[in-house]
Amino acid sequence: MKLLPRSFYERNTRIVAQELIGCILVFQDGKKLLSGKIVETEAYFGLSDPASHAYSGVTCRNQPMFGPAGFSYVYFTYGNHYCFNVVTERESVPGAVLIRALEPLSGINQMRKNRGVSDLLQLTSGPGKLTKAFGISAEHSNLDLTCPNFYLAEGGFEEFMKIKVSKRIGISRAKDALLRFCLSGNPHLSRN
DNA sequence: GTACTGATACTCT
DNA sequence: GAGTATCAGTACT
Repeated sequence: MKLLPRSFYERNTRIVAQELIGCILVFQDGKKLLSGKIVETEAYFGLSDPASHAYSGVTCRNQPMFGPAGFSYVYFTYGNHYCFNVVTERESVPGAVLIRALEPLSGINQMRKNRGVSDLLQLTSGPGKLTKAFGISAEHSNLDLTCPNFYLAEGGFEEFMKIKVSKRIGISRAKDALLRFCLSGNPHLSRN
């Protein structure tokens, strides 16, 4: 598996969000190796995107979005859930891709344990679900995703033709922007 | 199958 | 104090 270099992330957020579909998220926590194929993402820009956390400037929370590309940005929402993002664009230009859903590949038993459910389709089919399945929380924010124990790897090109674009989910501003990408027909999506 | 609701705590105004 | 890039459970069709 080929680790994605920082240059992959230092591009337009929309392109990165689209090309992350089919890539593999790998997370090693001690001896446990967890991985999953990315089947759903959303792009968030900075000052030009009212739905983005970075829209009203840099704050304590969104600071990683303004940092260098290829870092993680994890935030807490709705009192219960974490969401995992990948920072894009060059340093000082805010941008991030929200990972909304995965297809579990390895460490499935560990994910079941973390989630407390056994149904494979329920493990990582949503942004809050996949962080819980992987054990990702605030302490995993602002980490370098080009290091060997927490990274993204290149996926297969055969997925390229099946990528579907739609509106973003769960936001109240700029709802109509077509910035959600997913693998059409994949059963692990958060919605169809 | 869809629709509604409460949980729950963090961030910014 | 208000709003939130969510989820699970319950009620209903």
